[in-house]
Amino acid sequence: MPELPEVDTIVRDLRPLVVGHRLGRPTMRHHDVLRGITKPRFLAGLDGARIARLDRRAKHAVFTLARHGDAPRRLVVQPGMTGSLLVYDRALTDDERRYAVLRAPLDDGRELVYRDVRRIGRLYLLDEDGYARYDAAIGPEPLDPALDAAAFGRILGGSRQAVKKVLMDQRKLAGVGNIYANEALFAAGIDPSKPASRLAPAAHARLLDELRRILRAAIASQGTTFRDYRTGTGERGNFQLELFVYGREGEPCKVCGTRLGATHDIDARVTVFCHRCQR
DNA sequence: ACGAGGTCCTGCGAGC
DNA sequence: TGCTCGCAGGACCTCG
Repeated sequence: MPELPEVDTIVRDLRPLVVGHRLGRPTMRHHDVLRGITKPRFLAGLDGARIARLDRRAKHAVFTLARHGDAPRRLVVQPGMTGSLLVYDRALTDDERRYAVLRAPLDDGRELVYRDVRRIGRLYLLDEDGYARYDAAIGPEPLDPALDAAAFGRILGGSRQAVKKVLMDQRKLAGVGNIYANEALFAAGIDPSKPASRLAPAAHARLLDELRRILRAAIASQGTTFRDYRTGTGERGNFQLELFVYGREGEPCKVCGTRLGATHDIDARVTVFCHRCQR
């Protein structure tokens, strides 16, 4: 389930493979992943465009597309839960074709594919105004040094919602999903259900430090693979081996041995936590 | 303005 | 064995 570290890995892997290349005539098997644009307009917008840049914003991959005579456009890929971006230098197998939502040939015979089994993912093609609005609607990047403890504290202090829900709110903070919210709160020793505004400033600082440490470690491990997530080169991530709480409900806490608890009470997502370590 | 809850999708695993 | 059912989840939408 791609969050910030997973999308960062995908973008880093793919960048040297696609930037500078031109897209040929793309095809789509499922256009229910599109929002705000019809399939013909979407496909026409990609056809013949050169990939000028590939970046990450929050949990999304952003292709900057340039075409002679056109203003630049952005292809925003939100992988959702089961989406992945891959480059093939061979024919696709039947299984690969079945789940390939978007296929775009590259100018050297390779193929850029957006694969998504459950199609919770979304694709957007935005002009510069649309991209500016999209970008403005998303909160600051947690790894941006400009986000200091005071600014992070203001984000948390402004909400009475459970601190875990605030961490995962993309309008307030970019890129953190269920896995890393669970892990950061455990590492910082904070009860996930505690209202964000009731945390002390020291807890804000600790949470930001732990969140950053975990996101960096997950990036270094190429992300967390439970089932579907693959890097830009089709490999599994390795951070699932380093998780302390996510996916470990009922197992002993790696720090104190207490049986880990779980709840669905926060944002209808699984929250796994240690009663003893997180207060 | 903010928060709660429903919706989209399909594969998989639990349970009968 | 074969079926049904519920769950997983990010972002968006509606309603209060």
